[in-house]
Amino acid sequence: MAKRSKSGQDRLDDAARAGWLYYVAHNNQDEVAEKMGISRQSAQRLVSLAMRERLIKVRLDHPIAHCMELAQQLTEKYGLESCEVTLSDPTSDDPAIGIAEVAANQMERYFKSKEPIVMALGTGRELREAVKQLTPMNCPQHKVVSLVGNLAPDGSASFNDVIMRLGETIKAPHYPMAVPVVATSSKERDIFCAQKPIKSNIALAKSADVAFVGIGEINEAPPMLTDGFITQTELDGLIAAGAIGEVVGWAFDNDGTIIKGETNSRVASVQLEQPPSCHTIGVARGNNKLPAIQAALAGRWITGLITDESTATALVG
Amino acid sequence: MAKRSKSGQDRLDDAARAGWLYYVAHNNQDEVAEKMGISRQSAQRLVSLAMRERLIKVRLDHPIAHCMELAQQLTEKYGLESCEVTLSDPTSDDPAIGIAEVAANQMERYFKSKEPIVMALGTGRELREAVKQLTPMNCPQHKVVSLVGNLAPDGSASFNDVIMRLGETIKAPHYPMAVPVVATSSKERDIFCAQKPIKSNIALAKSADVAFVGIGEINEAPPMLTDGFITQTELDGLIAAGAIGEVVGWAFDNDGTIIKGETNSRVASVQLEQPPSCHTIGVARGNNKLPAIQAALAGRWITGLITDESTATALVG
DNA sequence: ATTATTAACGAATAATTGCTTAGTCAGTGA
DNA sequence: TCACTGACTAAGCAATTATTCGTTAATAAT
Repeated sequence: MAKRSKSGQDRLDDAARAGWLYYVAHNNQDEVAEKMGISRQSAQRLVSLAMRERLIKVRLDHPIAHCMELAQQLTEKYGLESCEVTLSDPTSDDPAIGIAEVAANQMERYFKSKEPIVMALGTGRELREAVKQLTPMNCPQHKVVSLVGNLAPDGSASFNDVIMRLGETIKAPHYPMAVPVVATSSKERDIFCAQKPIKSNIALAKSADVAFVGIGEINEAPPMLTDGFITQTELDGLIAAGAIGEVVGWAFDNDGTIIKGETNSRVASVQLEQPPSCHTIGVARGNNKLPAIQAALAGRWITGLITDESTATALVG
Repeated sequence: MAKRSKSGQDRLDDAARAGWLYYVAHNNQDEVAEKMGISRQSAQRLVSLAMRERLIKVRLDHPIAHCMELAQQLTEKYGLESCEVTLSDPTSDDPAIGIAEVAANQMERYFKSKEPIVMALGTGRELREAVKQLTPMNCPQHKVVSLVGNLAPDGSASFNDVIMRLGETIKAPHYPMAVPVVATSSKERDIFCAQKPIKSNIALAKSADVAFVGIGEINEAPPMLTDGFITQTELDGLIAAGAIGEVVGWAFDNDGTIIKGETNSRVASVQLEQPPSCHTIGVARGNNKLPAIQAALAGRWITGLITDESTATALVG
């Protein structure tokens, strides 16, 4: 082409032509160049210009597309490191449907690593379901450690067996914490945590590479209460103090600020850090958990989120 | 990922995710693979699956897009080697607007070739305009030759000066034909064409690598008549014989079949071949030329077309 | 008129993508 | 049980695409 200078419009026209030939007609850049009588580099520049100038619109015709967009918006809005949004199944009331599979997938991904990693686990039915989904594998190089006690209020150890099951499923050393979730007093908690094995468990948990945690709602009838973690009196106190949700037993208010006193002064779980010292992935969905999830995000207690489409939609709004 | 076998739906979901990450979020395949926890090969397969399954829709937001589609449809419908459709300018009546620039561009493309080429030129205001648009350049390696005579009915040589101007613009040897467009008799035509220089001109034209030709309409008041190429009587005869259009003086009917007798027995232009022996690009637009263009395409007198959006729209319909 | 600045280009080079091969592993059915 | 199937990964080559760099032409600013 002669060196007659072209207007920007002409250049955009050319870009549009090149973009059409490339993206719509599936020519490669050599063919585009040949058909337009320009060098391949010029064709490449035009093609990339067409993309830069948003002449080319790409869209994905699949329900997943909406989930991906929601995930991206959540990632940006809350500065997350990772976010995955699954399709909501409106025909099911299962609170773990969908997100458990995703959480299991992400766990397996970590376990497939050659490098030994330490994975910490919190509470929640979703996590329990996720662990159930896991494919058995052989990962003696990894360690899985609980962030919360496994002693039920009655003293039995059957309570939080998720760590045991996980460890057995992937044949990795596992470290449950032989303490109650909430001690009867601050002093008792300190005594528990001062024990050698518990101390080393806590140290291991604090060195974790990744953590998966459930997010619990605190309202009239939370799982915390029905599972017997806390008493009705304790719940009333938390609600009075503004508690809206909890992660590994630590209750926080609407802003994500940890509640002072109440059960928080007796929680035996590993103390969370803000921001978390390791990638901490929250796994939760559902309208009843919405305020709790929002607060956990606002308080930056989690750096990743696995949720479903309807919950994500509410969160970005 | 575990070896739990996945349903086709799940696989499409994955393909959609991969496609979204790749095409919408502009990750490369390594990043897609990392984010989905799969190998790059799997990511590649999913991305290409998403494209194959038409999950990814690409569209071009630019007026040109429509022109490109029209060009493709014309290419397929008439088996063309090349086709270019420009935007119609509804505010202008200039019959050469747009297509002259495109024709000039395509000519320049040929001239930029290192290899010596022979370009043949037909008649038409569009071609004249195109040549005017050409940027001067230095191409002594090429040759430009006329397909039609340059003698006006009054014997002056000023008539078809397009070849002269072209040759001068690009500094290439040029070969006008010193004969009238239509001889007064078949015998006169034969005498003209038997002349040494004319014979070699014709031979040169027949060896051309590419030809640009106008397409003339034959109706009540064609340029052929107003320019004095033919008389009213001759025109009446052509119309009576079913002539609808012409290329380099050769009149044809609706099907593109060359008219027997009439002026065709006296045309001094280089005889066209069917299909053309070289890439022959028709340059024409406008409603009044529509039947002529259609006939030229039907008769396969041209292997390429340069036209505008509204003409192309009518041609594909 | 002459000199900076900008824009565009081709050539070379780097990065990415497409594709093939070989090997592994789990589920399947004889 | 055992070959068979299918899907995967790793490796690596070939093809394609993106970027960088030095040059040149056009444009703007002295």
